[in-house]
Amino acid sequence: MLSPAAAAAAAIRAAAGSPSAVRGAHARLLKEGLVHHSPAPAILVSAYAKSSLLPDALHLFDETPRRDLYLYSSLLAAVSHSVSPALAIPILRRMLSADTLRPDHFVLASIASVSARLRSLRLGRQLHAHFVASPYSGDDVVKSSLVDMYCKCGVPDDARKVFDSICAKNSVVWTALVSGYASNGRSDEALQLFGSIPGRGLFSWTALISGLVKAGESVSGVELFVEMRRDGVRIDDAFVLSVVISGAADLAAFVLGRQLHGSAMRLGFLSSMIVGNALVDMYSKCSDIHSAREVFEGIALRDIITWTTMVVGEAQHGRAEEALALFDRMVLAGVKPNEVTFVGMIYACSHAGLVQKGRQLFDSMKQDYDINPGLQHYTCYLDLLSRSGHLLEAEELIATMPYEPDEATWGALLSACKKYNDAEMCIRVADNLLELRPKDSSTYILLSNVYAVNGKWDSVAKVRKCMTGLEIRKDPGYSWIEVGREFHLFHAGEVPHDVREEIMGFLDEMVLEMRKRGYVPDTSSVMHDLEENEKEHHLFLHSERLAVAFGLIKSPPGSVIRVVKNLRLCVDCHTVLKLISEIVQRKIIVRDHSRFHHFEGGKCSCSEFW
DNA sequence: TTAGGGTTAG
Repeated sequence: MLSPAAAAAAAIRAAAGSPSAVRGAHARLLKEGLVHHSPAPAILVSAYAKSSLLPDALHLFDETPRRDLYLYSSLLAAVSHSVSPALAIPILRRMLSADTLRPDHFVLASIASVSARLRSLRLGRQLHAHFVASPYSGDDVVKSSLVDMYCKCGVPDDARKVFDSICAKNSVVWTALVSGYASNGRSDEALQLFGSIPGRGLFSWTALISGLVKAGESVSGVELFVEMRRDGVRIDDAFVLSVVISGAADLAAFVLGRQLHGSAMRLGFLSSMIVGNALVDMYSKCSDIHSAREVFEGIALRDIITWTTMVVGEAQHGRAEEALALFDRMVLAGVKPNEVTFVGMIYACSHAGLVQKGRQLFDSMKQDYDINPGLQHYTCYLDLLSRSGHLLEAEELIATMPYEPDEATWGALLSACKKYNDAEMCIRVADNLLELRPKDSSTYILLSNVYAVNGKWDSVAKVRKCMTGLEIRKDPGYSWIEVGREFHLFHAGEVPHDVREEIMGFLDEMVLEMRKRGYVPDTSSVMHDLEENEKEHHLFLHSERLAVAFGLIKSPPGSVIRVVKNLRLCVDCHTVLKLISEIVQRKIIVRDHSRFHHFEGGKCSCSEFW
C-alpha cells in the first residue's frame, strides 16, 4: 500500500505532459492539503515544465513556503531546458542567499546546462570551481554536463580534460565530446574519437554529422550519412534527417535534397516539423522557392521556425510582397515573430525599396512584440534607409543607436553612399571603416575603390599596406553547379582542360553579342595593378561565368541554370548574366553570399538592390 | 530529480 504522499507523487508523474491532467493533479493536492509537502511541489514543478507550463511552475515555486533543494533542483532543471535559461541566475541567487542552501549535484548539473545554453564560459568556469571544491566532485553526471558546457562554449580542449577524468564513460559523454569537436571545426579529432566509441548509436552519428554541417563541412557530413546507412543504423527519429537535409541546403545539392525528401517520406518522417522546416530551407537554398512554398503549405503544424524559414526564403529571393503577406498570416495564426523573423522582414523591405513598411516593422518590434532591436536589426534598417537614398538619416541612425557600429554597419552605408555618389560621406565612412580594420577582403576592395574614385591615393596605399600587413588576400572566388548527378566546381581564372574550348568559345560568342547591346565592362572590382585589357580578362574568367557557361552547354535545353557562388556577385558579372539570360533565352538563378538573383529576359529579380 | 543528437539570420 502506497502512502498518500507517494500515491500523489505517482499521480503527478503520470499526468506530466498533459496540461489539464497536471492542473487536475495540482487541484487534488490542494484539496487534500498535500501541496506543500515535499516532494510534491518539486514533482509538480517538473510536471508543469514537461507540459510546457513554465509560468505555472514558477508560480507554484513562489507559493511554496518551504523551498528545499529538491524543489530548487527541479525548477532549475526545468528552466535550463526552457526558452529562457537565464532565469536560472536569480533563482540560484535566491537559493544561496535567501534560503542559504548549498548546491547539490543535481543543481550543479543544471547550472552547467544553463552555462552551456547561455554560452557563458565565465559562469561555467565559476561553476566548475565550485564543483571541484564540493562534496560531489566525483559525480560523473555533473562531469558530463561540464564536458558539454566547455564544448558549447567553444573550448573543447577543456572539455577533453574533464572527459579524461571520468572513469566510467557512457555514450552520453562520448556523444557530447564528439559533437563538441565537430562543431568547433576539429573534424579530425571528432572522427578519431567517434571511431573509438564503443557501440555507436544513432545519437553519436547524429552528433557527428550535425557538428560537421554546423562547422561548414557539409560534404563530409553527407558522406558520413551515406556511411551510416551502409552500416545499417536504424533511423528511429527525425533528427539525423533534418541535419543532413540542412547539409544539402548548405551545398545547394538539389538532387540530393530531393532524394532526402523521398527518404523522409519512405521512413515516415514527413509529418515531423523539424524535417518539414529543414525541407523548406533546403528548397529555398537550392533556389527552388516554389517547391519550398509547396512544402511549407503542406506542413500541418507550423512553429516560429517554419514561418521564419519561409519568410527569410522569400526575402532572399527578393519576393518582398510574399514575405509581407506571410508575416500577416503568421500573426493572424497567433505565432509571435522572433528576432530572426524581423531580420528577414526588414531585409525583404530593404531589397525591395519599401522604406515606409520597413520603418513600420522596425518600430513595431519593440512596441508590439517587446523585442529589443539588436545590432543586426539596426544594420538591416540602416541598409534599408541608405539603399533608398536616405543617407543622412542613415548616418544619424549610426550616431544615435545604442550599439557600436561594426564592419557590416559601416559597409552597408559605404556601398550606399558610393551608389549615390556622395563623395564627402564616402570618405567619412571609409575613414571610420578603416579604423576598424575589417576582416573581410571585399570590404578592403570597396574601401580602396572609394578612395581611388575620390583621388585619395595616399589612402589607397594605406589600404593595400593594411591588407598586406594583415595577410589579407582577396578570397578566391568559386562557384559550383549541379549537372545531372554531378557537381562541377569552378575557380576564378581556372578553366578545366576538358571543357576549355567549349567554355571559352561560348563566352567569346557571348561577349560579341553583348557588345552589340552596348555592354562595356566595369572593372572596378578588380584590385590589381593591371592594364585595362588585363582587368577585363580577369572579369572574363570569374567563376560564376564559367559555371553558367558550363551549365548552358551541358544541361538540357530550356532547363533552369542554378549556380552557387561563395562570394557576392560582382557588378560586371551581374550585368553579363542579365545579358546572357536575354541572349540565350534561359532562366539563370545565382545564389551568392547574401541572396538569390533570378536572371530572365535581360532582367534580374533583385532590381539592382543587392 | 541531474548529463548527449534537431530545424530559421549573420
